[in-house]
Amino acid sequence: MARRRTELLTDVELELMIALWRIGSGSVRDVMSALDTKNERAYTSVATMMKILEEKGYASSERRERTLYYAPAVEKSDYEGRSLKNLSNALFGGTPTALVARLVDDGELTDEMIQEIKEIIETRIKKDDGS
Amino acid sequence: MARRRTELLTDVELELMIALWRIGSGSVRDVMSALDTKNERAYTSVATMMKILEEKGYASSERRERTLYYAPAVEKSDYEGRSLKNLSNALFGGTPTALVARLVDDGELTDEMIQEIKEIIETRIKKDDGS
DNA sequence: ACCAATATACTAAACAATTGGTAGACCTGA
DNA sequence: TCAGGTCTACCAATTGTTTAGTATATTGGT
Repeated sequence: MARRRTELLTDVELELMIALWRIGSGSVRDVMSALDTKNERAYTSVATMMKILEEKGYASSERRERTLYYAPAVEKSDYEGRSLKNLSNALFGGTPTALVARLVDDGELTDEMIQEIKEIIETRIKKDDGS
Repeated sequence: MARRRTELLTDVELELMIALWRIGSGSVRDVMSALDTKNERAYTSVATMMKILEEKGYASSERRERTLYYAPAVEKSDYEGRSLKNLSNALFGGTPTALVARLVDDGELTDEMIQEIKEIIETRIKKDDGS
């Protein structure tokens, strides 16, 4: 048979959604213009993908004078969370702690990044204390 | 046209690799037995996928008395790093800090997990001081 | 009225992913 | 030797993904 549709976005779908999140909302042509110069695509390709994204529930459309205007139906932060959870489940046994450990062990992070992360954590802990 | 094969693993490929990482190495039947009860597959399906994984460079095989024994050609930790970098680039503008921020903001983490992450960070900072 | 520009709908083509069957080789026990 | 089991290699069917062309409608300008 074949694979089932994943609830997560494919690479190209994600590119289009990122463009849509960036501009907030817009026509097919607007989304097309908002793409990276790296990933230019034909107008009709973008139109097809936007329709699919709507079918998948990631975008909504509204017609105004002949033109369809698309808007995200899912918040970017929401999708970020879904992606992280998916990765955490698939690869880190569902423990986000292991995920962070891998990130920190990977040698890709500068000292500034580590400091920044530390502050993020501490801020979060303080917020908990306060409430 | 179509998309090119992704360098990252698909869902099913990942399941098989996780089984293979778990057992270290083994025959097709061994990998098959190591799968979650959730994801049982026909022997021939596993055999096909193992061959593909070898083509992709994720596994190597060695023949001993008629049977192919597969072993990972990529460390799990290495793949974890690749996945994280991919996600960070695709969705978080290449800044892992934003990734951690989303994780922490997501309300999915218990206080214990937050504490644990804090310790991971602090350990890493101490190690830097020492060297 | 006609032409050019633009927008959407429909559709095809090419390739990836997934599943598992079939055939043939080979070994082992009766 | 023959039946049964196991193993690999090859292959087919199905569905998802990606790209983009073609058809058609509509609008605005001249």
